[in-house]
Amino acid sequence: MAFWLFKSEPDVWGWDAQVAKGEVGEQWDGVRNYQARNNMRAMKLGEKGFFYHSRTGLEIVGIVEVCAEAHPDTTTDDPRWECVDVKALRPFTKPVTLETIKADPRLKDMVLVNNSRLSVQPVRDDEWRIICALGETEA
DNA sequence: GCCAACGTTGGC
DNA sequence: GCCAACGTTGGC
Repeated sequence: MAFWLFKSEPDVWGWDAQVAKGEVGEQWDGVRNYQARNNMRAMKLGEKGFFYHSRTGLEIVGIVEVCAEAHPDTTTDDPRWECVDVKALRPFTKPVTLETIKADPRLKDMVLVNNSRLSVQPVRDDEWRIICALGETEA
């Protein structure tokens, strides 16, 4: 059971938009980066990921669950690009800011800190537990 | 809004 | 196959 992190600019696609899609969820489209795509290809049904607001917000606001494994991205005809579907699972009681993550030595290896440009990234089990605790939600 | 870091493209 | 040019991302 792997854990992930999805980044989105809230002005384009934010947590509220994700929640509005309910149980059906929505495809995580628009990814045009091989590393990010490969991460999505590796995702299994039911795996969980953090939902992070980039650019404005700079914080993890909730948890999403993969509700469909990788399939072609319908927003392009280019067969290279695939994406998964995710649905909102629960919000954090307290959003966890990038500042908090950077300040925590236990989280210094996070991709979020070291490769800020990767929009879909893996999260280690220990990182997952620490951030869930900081966000005051169950892991 | 700026710009550094990074990924991709395309000419050679 | 190299690498300069270009475009995009995202923190600040």
